[in-house]
Amino acid sequence: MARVAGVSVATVSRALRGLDRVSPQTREKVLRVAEDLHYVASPTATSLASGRTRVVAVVAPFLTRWFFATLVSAIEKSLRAQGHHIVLFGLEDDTYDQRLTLTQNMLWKRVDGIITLNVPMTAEEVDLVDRLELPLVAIGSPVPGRACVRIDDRLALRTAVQHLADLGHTKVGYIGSVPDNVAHIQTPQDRLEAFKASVVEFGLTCEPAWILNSDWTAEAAAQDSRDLLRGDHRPTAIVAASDEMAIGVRESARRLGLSVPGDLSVIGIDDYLLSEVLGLTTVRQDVAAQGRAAAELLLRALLDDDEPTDEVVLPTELIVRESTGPLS
Amino acid sequence: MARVAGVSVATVSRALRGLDRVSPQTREKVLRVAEDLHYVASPTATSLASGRTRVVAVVAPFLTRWFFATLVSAIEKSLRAQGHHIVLFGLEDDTYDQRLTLTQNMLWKRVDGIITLNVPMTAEEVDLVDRLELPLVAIGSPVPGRACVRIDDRLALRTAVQHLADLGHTKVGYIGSVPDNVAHIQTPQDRLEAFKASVVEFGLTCEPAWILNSDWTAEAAAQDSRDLLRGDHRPTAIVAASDEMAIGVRESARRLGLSVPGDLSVIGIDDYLLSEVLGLTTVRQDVAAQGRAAAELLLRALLDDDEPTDEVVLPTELIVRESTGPLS
DNA sequence: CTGAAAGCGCTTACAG
DNA sequence: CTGAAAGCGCTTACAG
Repeated sequence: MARVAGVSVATVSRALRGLDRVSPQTREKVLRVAEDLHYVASPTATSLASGRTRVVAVVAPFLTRWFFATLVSAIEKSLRAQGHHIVLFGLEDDTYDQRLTLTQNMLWKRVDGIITLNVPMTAEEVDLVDRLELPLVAIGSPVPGRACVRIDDRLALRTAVQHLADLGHTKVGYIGSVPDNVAHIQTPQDRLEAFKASVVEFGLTCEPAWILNSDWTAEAAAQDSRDLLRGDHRPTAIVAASDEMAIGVRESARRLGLSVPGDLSVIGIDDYLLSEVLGLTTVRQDVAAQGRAAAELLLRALLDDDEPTDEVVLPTELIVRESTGPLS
Repeated sequence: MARVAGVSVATVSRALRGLDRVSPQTREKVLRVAEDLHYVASPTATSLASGRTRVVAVVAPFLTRWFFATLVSAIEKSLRAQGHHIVLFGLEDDTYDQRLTLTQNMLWKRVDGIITLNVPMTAEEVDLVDRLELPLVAIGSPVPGRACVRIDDRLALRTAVQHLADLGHTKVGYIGSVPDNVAHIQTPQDRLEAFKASVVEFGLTCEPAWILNSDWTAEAAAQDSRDLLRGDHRPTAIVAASDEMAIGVRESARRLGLSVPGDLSVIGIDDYLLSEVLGLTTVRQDVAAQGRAAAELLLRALLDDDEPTDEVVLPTELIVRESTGPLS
C-alpha cells in the first residue's frame, strides 16, 4: 500500500487517520490509492500498536428478553455511529439463581470499556474491572463508584399505586418479588419496597398473601397468580413489576372468568412492545433512551478520557389504557 | 511473564496453549506463574500473529424483535462455549425499505466468520465476503453457495392452512405480505406463495382483498386488519405470517366486537414468547435450535477449516390453542 | 511535511 | 524439549 502510493507507511497512517502534518496532495493521493486497493487498516494491528480496540463489552443477564434486546440495539447503534463495535456477553445460565461471571479473558485487551445491563456485579468482578482500568457505565443495577443510567423505580411504583388509588381501589396486590436466592438483583427489591411504601402512603391495604413471587415472565406470572385469583379473598387491583407479568396476570384472570378491569385492574411497568396493542395500562420507561444515554457516557470516557460518574435518571410516564378501571 | 517463570516467551506460548513438546514440569511451572500473575495473553497480539481473531460477526436486520434476539442469544452461548466471541451488527435503519450495508471495515481482520440472520445479501456484499474469504452461515434467507439453516416455510404454511381446512373453514385471509420496496426479503415471499398454493390445494377461497400487507409487528397488524374485519364480506379465518401479527389481528377483532375463535379463527407462525400465555394457535419453530445449528456449522468451518455448505432444515409443529375453532 | 526505526505482544519455523 | 529471531501490520516519537 505504501509502496504503490510511493510514500512511507508512516505517511499512509497519518493520511488515512486524518492527522495534520500531511500535505493536501499527499493525502489525496494516499486516499485514492487506498480506494483503488480496497485498503482498510487491520484493526488488530492498530489495536496492538495503539492500545485501544474501539470495542466495548455489553454484558446482560438475558439477551432474549425485550428489555435487554432493546437496550442492546440502542447501544449498538450509538456506538457504531462513533466507530465502535460491541461484543456481547449473555450471562444467563440454565438455572435461575446463578449466572456466569465476568472473567479477565473476556475483557483484557479485548475491549476499551463496559456497559452492564442490570447486572449486579460481585466484589470480584468490581475488582477485576478496577484492576483492568476499564471505564464502565451501568444501566439499572448500579455499580459502586461508576456512572449509572436508570429510571426512578420508587417513583414509577408510586405512580402505579397512585393511579389505582385514584380509581378508588383500596385492596391491592403485587407480583414480581423474587425468591431469596436471587435477592442480589436490585430492581425487584427496589420495586417491591417502593410498592409497599406507596401502599402505606395512599392508605391502601395489601395483605402479605397478595404479594407474589414470580420470575418476570408472562407465562410464570399467569401460573403464579392463579391461586390468588381463584380465591374470593383477593385484591381488586394488582401492580405487576413488569408488563410481561401484567399480561400473564390478566390472562390468568380471564381464564378464571374474571373481567379486566371489571373485576380486577392490572397495571404494569415498562410499556413493553405489545402493551399498546394489548391495551395494557402501564408506567412507561424509554428503554432505548437509556441505552443511548449509557453509550454516550461511555463514549465520553473513551474519547475524552475523562470518566464520568454521573447518575442519569430518565423520566417515566403513566399510560392509561384498558386494563385498569374504577372500583365497581 | 517469561522472565519470572525463567523460560523463553516461546515456551510460555506453547505451555499456555497446551501444545506438545513441552515437558510436564515446565508446563506446570508456567501455568502456576500465569495464575499468580493473573496473566492472560493479549488477544490482539495473538490475532495479529496468528491471523485468527476467534470472533464472529452476527448480522441481523433488527435486534429488538424476538426472533432475532432469540437467535443471537443461542449463537452467543454456543460460540462462547468454544472460546469464540461475537460482535453484533444491527442493520436496521429508520425507514423500513433500506438498511445499512456490510462493509469491509466491519469485517476485515476483525472476524473469522459470519452468521447472517435472515438478511438477504446484495451482490456487492456477497462479493465482499468472497473476497475476504470468510466462512458464512445463513439463517433464514439463504446466501448462494453458503450453508443455510432454516425451516420449511412452505410446509409451515401448508400446516396452518390445513388446520383451518380441517376445522371446516373455506374462506381464509392472510396477513404478512410485504410492499414491493422490500420484496427482496425472502421469508414474506415464500410464506405468501406457500399460502396461496395451499389454499388451492385444499380447495379454499381467498379473495385478493383478503391478503393484507403489514410490517410484521403486532401494532401494525392490528391497524392493517381493521378495515377488512369491519366489513361484512370477510373471511372466517386468517393466517398470519408471524405470531406477533396474529396477536395484532386478534386484538383488532376483539375491539370490533368479534369473538375469537367464534367469529374469526386466527393462526400464526413461530410460537412466540407470549403465544402460549395468550392462547394463540400457531405453527411452532424452534428458533434457538436454529441458532445453535448455525453456530455449529460455522465452528466446523473455523476449527476444521472445511466450510460446510449443508442446508439444515428444522422441523415445525402445529400447536393448537384457543385462537382457532371450528366454523360455526 | 515526511521518513526511518522502534515497539506493541504474541506465534512460528528453525536450530540445537 | 527449549530458545533466539523473524514477522504479523500498525502507531509513535524522533530526526530532518
